[in-house]
Amino acid sequence: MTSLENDINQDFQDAIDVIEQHSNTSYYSGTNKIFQKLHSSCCLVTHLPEAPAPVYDWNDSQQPWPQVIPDVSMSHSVATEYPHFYSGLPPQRNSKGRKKLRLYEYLHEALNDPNMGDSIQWTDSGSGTFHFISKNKEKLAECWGQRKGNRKTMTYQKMARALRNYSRTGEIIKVRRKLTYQFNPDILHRLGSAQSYCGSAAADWHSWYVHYPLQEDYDLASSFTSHTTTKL
DNA sequence: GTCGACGGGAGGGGGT
DNA sequence: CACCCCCTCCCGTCGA
Repeated sequence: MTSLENDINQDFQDAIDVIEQHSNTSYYSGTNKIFQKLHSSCCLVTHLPEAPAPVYDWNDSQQPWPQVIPDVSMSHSVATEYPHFYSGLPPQRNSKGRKKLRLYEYLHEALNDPNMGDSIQWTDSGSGTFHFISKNKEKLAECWGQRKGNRKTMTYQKMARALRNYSRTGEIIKVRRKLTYQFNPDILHRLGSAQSYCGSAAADWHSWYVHYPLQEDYDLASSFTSHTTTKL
């Protein structure tokens, strides 16, 4: 155990202590679970949620902590230029046996982190529409790559490719506007039910599934285009 | 013509 | 160990 790891564990323990103090909901019970979450999500808590706590579905997709930051050691440029993306806390690694952080989860974290507003912003939080800031989109992508522990530098080009793959599953669809995407209301609801937009997101359920009743057999990307734009 | 954004498709790595 | 999922990566196309 290195001194760095000791520091990590101390940070985790401190966080757990605070969590327990604030905890009045069931899924905060059990420090082991919290510890696992903190480890497995490869994230560190920047600030602890105040009640009411987000209603994350831990059993399902094992979402990372709602308020988290990229945690791995960053390239000099990113860490220097975007210190608010990272706290002073040391990097973490995924422990085995945990699901990996998914891109849309990371993006949702970023969207709800005011410090990352210079990279990604809600276009319409009610409908789950968001857009990247052209100037800093590459930095966000680099953060994503670092978060995943990629050896090669992640670029917006590649991150956007992964985003476009979500069009097939319907988790995120491409809005026919540059740098703009939209969460599936279902995903949005699960990710951010404690956020202010949750009500309107839930309200969008109907319209979404009216548009996309059979995701498996439906070309979401093209259908969205046809429904939301007058001309391709 | 240039550059950024987008899409196809193959491959890799981790989880089950 | 095999299979599957989720990206990752490269490259070609499109549009401003």
